[in-house]
Amino acid sequence: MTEIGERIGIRGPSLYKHVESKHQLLAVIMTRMMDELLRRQREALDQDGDVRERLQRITVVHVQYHAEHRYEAFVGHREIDNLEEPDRSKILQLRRNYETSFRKLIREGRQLGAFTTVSDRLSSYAILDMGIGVSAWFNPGGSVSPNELATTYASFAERMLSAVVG
Amino acid sequence: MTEIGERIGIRGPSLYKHVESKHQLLAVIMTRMMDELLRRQREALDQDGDVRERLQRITVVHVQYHAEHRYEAFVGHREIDNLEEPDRSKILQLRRNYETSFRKLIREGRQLGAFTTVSDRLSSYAILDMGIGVSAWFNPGGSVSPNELATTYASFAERMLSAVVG
DNA sequence: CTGTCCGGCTAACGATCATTAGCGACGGTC
DNA sequence: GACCGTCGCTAATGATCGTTAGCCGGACAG
Repeated sequence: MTEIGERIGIRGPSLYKHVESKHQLLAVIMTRMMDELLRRQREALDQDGDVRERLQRITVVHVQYHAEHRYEAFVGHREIDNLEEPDRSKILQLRRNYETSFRKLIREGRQLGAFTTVSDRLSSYAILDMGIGVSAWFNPGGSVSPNELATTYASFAERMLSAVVG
Repeated sequence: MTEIGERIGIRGPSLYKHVESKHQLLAVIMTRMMDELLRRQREALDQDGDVRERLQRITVVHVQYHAEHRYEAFVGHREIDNLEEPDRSKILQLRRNYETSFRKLIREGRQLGAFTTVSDRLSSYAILDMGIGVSAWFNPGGSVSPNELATTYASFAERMLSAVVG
């Protein structure tokens, strides 16, 4: 709390004039993060394009977010167990929804013959986790921008799923 | 400490008859984990086979470990920042070595024309992170075994990297 | 037998840290 | 110009937790 206060130029206890508790603060941060991720994901899905394009877009959005908000995302994934109920269950539900969108899109692509995979679920987990991992190592001052990174990862995802054309 | 003690049927303070400190315990666990990962990785690389086969094998080993030792691996990745120097630097170095093996193999495959990627480093990160992610969700009682999971992920990795033939 | 580690125990200490109590300054409203 | 809500501060409280002190029983060597 003292450290959080320092970042905005006030003392630790003064934070309680704006926030109910540390737990609630964490819950707010994580809820906003999931809301934002879901919002961007919906936006990406609502645009036109075939399955491949839509997969690319939700992957780009996913990776971009984890690069641009790496710290939030990093603690977000790390501190889930420290949430109190019912916040924890709520956040886990939002994460399930987020994953489901990937899985459904992959299944759709598979049924259309655009994708090949032995498991929609595992493909979806693999893509999600490689994006989440970005938040652990990404360096904004480095040689690769969030956009470049995101499109590169989206191409990884597509290649992982693309049906081999006979 | 109390909880750790409970798992082996003794009280918290009694642990100090076997361990110097909680930090040292964490350092020991993480060092053993990295040593084991590196050992298995070397073993996988030392066997015969072309680049593709070797990539499959080190990916299998990587994912298998994260499924079978999911809890160790999970805290291992989560608690790195809680290590004290010089342990932290030592572990980070081991991780770098571990990653380098992936990257070198990918580069080799790319130079041989077996793999295509815009970035050896990002490919390697993506494969590593999807394996690390396993330790966060894998359920040993579930429908998929560590072996199945590992070979599936290895196929993901290979497809991610495989040069599109003509 | 006797001494001596070994490894368990309880009780207490000390640091950290989230949180509360209680005070004062300041801005806007009647 | 008195009132009051907002928001900062310092000081203290209380819980948690890693760790140390100090005690005791049992195995085993001489």
